[in-house]
Amino acid sequence: MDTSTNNVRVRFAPSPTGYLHVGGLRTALYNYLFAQRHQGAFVLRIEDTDRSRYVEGAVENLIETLTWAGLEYDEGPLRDGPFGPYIQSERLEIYREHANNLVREGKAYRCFCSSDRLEAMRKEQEKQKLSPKYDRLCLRLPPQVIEENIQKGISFVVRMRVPDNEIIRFHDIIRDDVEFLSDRIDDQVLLKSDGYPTYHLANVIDDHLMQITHVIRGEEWLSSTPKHILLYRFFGWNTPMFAHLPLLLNPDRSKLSKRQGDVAVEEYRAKGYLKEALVNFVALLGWNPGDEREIFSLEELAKEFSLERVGKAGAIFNIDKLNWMNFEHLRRKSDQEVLAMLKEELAHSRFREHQLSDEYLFKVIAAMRVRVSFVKDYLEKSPYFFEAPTEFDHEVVRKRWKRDTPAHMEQLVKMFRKLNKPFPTKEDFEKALYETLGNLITASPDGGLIHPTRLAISGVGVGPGLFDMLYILGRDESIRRIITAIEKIRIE
RNA sequence: GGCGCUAUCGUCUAACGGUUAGGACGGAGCCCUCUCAAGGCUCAAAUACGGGUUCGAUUCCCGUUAGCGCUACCA
Repeated sequence: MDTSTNNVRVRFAPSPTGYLHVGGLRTALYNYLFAQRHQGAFVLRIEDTDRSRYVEGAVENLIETLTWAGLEYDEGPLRDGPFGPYIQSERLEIYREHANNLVREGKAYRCFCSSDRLEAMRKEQEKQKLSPKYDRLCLRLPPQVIEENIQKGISFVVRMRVPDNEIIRFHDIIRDDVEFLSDRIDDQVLLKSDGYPTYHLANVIDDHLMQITHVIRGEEWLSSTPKHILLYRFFGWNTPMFAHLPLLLNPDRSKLSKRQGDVAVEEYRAKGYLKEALVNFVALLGWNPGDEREIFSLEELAKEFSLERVGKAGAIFNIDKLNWMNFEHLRRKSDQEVLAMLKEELAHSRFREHQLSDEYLFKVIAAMRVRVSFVKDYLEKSPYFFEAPTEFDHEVVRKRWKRDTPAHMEQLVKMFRKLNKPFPTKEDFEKALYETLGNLITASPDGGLIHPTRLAISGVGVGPGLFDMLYILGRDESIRRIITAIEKIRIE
């Protein structure tokens, strides 16, 4: 076993099924982090050996999403390295040749069995409560028959010949020593009848040829690892180190899947999750730094990450915590960064026609920062910064808009009109309001004016401090809105 | 069914034989306060079960249970 940790080379080897699964994102991330940490290479390899699952544009999308997440690969499609091509469908000759070598050496054999026979055999085995396993009918075929079959053009697969009665052991970085009895291992198909390799053959050959030192992949591969170990031995190659990651789970603890929420990274991206948050969140699903820090940038993760601190148990994808993380990462963004995102969001919203200066938007950002988890929350939670309210929350009207409120609002407007700047300070508004309040005999001391004013200018009862809102909207707009409110709000 | 993996608050997790079992999200409450947030403080909440080993087990071993994975010419 190769235990060298120098020249670390790892790979992320997804099959292009159309989108990047969040579990895949985590696998890719751990590989990336491990490579970064050891100044090694991170290879992207496309495992497209199942022609029936071909999806148009999937590879491009995968690369795009990986890049979005910040996981740049050192070698792979569109970034050739010394071990390409990195797309398995372009390496068919390599697999065929290796499979033939195995056949020649008696470590694999051709199997002409029809899928009908295989199916019947499995059914029978199931009936007898045996574990389904190829019965090796074709292993005993005389050479002449094999020749004849080939001549006749009968299609065949190549199966590996698993040795009898042997214990296959291997070390896993995360799970320590694991062992399997070879008798339980099926004579796995290595080369399909269409000439394509199966995953097992292709991944072993490629990992060797691409000089992969550490195979970091999902736990679903643990059971087939003994087959891979055997193949390395058949070829006379050293095995890489293995690390099988715990699975990501649905809330019901089954393997994370569609139907129970979003699994595509693209979906989260579309919903407005920050890549920083998503990456940080999945990093912590199975790994922790050993202390109580939780918020990490990709760079910080790369500095801290180690496979030794990866746990063994599956983890449920908890959306609440992801949302919180998005909030934490969003508030760490600079005003400039938020501004850019907010403008982008506005450009695709119903407010797109409005001309809003950067200066104005900076004020909105300052006021809303601690109240938003997503950039789109700026529009959803405070639309009144982008458009005057057209409706007034009934519940708030009922609670805050009393019989004498319109009269009070008139007084307030009068006072605001005396403000000599179009954009008075927060303090100016505050003074004006309290002066108005002082002139009113019936006003209650707290919020007698504040709440109805908030309702008048925003349409709702929640939001930043009233004087911040007035300051942002400015004198004239505030006055306009209050007058409109006086006209439109009817006591129910 | 067989084989394998796993098992600490609802969730993510810390503890690498000795802790009042810690933190975070979520929940509850209090403080702050013009509302909503944010922030501060507090509370509720876990070692699946049964055996060992040991002076002492969350921790090591065995079993049970449960969950998950694999069991394809899919990856």
